[in-house]
Amino acid sequence: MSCPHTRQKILDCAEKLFARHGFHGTSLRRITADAGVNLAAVHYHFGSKDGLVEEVFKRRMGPLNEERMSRLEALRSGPGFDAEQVLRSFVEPTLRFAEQGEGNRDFLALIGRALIEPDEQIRRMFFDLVAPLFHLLLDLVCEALPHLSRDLLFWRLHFALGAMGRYLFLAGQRSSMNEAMGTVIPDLPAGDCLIGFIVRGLEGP
Amino acid sequence: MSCPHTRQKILDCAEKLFARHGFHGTSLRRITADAGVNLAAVHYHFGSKDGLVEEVFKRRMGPLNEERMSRLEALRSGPGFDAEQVLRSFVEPTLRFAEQGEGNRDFLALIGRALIEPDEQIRRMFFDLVAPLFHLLLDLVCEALPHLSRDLLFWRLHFALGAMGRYLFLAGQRSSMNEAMGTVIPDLPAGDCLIGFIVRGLEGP
DNA sequence: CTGTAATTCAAACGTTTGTTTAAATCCGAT
DNA sequence: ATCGGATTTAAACAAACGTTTGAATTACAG
Repeated sequence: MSCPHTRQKILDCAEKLFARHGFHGTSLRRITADAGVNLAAVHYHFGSKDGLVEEVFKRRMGPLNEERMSRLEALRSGPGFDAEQVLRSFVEPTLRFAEQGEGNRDFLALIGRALIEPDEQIRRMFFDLVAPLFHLLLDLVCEALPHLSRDLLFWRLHFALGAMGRYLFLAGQRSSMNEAMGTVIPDLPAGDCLIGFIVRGLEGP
Repeated sequence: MSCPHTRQKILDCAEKLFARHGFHGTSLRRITADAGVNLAAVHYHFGSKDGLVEEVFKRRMGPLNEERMSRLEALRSGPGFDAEQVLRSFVEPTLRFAEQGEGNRDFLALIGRALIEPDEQIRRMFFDLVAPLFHLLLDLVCEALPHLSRDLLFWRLHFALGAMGRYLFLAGQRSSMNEAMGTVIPDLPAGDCLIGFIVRGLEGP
């Protein structure tokens, strides 16, 4: 552990390539070549490709989830809250995270990917990582909108996740997409645009 | 072309497996084994794996897009319309499509996948297939909500796509997910729930 | 029945994949 | 300086992949 240089370079390159080309679409040889390290270094430091994937997730998901969790907990301990405050506590740290560096942005595009990951093991690992957060989120939304059933809010919350996932994905792919496709993705809207969309959808009869 | 039996069985199995495990995650050997046909039949009938993917899409996307298109065109030719009518013309055929058989449901989960497909060739092929529809959709939404800028509506429309994609994906994976994960996905909400979410989000200041 | 094209089949092709091995190298403590 | 654990390296591994081949089989028109 004296020289974290190799470890970190592998994680950085893997994160970027996973975000751009998916997990199955990225080979260890490509990762280690980009990182300028030996192929076997992956297995030495992470045990396997799945271990690398897991570490890529945990590295940034840890701090991000902690912040979202603490904001949600603070809300619950507070005097009262509405649905918008709940959603802001979840979405805002995510979007602010995206603005703090290219690495983070790649990582968020990665989350958008993980939401519908085909590989069962990877999806399971991701779900275990976010399940507590999602349950807390659903609980608070139910508390903020007590006149709506939990099943209904379950679905609306997933619609919200889908909308945010689309935002994260397009934001991550924007530069590479604009030059490849004819379609031009306009500038990113402020986070308020996304939050407004979600809140309006979540409330309502 | 006298015996479409093989062709169709390959398409059916490929559709189901692509929906469940993604494109890279599904091998031709698995497809042909499930279909009970020879491995080489894929290349005989479709030329390549990419050719098969393309045909799986076109088979159902053709009729579905035609219906959505004609409903949108009819709306444009009519006396007047609001945003909800525009979105209904797009979403309703999609959801009704999902209720007409397991094959269709698999296909819709597949669309949810294609929206963030890593492979550039496949994503390009899919985008070319839906680009005209998306542009028409955006035009009509702009016309229905003239007080909102096109860029803003571009993003809100993508949020809507993300929400619908999440619905399609979860609907397709529901049975296999409930038994695998601890999380239980409740019964599907009526399409009105999704449409309501989207419309509320799309309108607004 | 015969001959021709369409279709299926088993087998192998060359690549690429994740993974493993064992030797070589580096680095800090004695 | 030297030892020992940590790290890196080149090379090879078996397995799986998409693809190709050429012969075998089927289906159908003359």
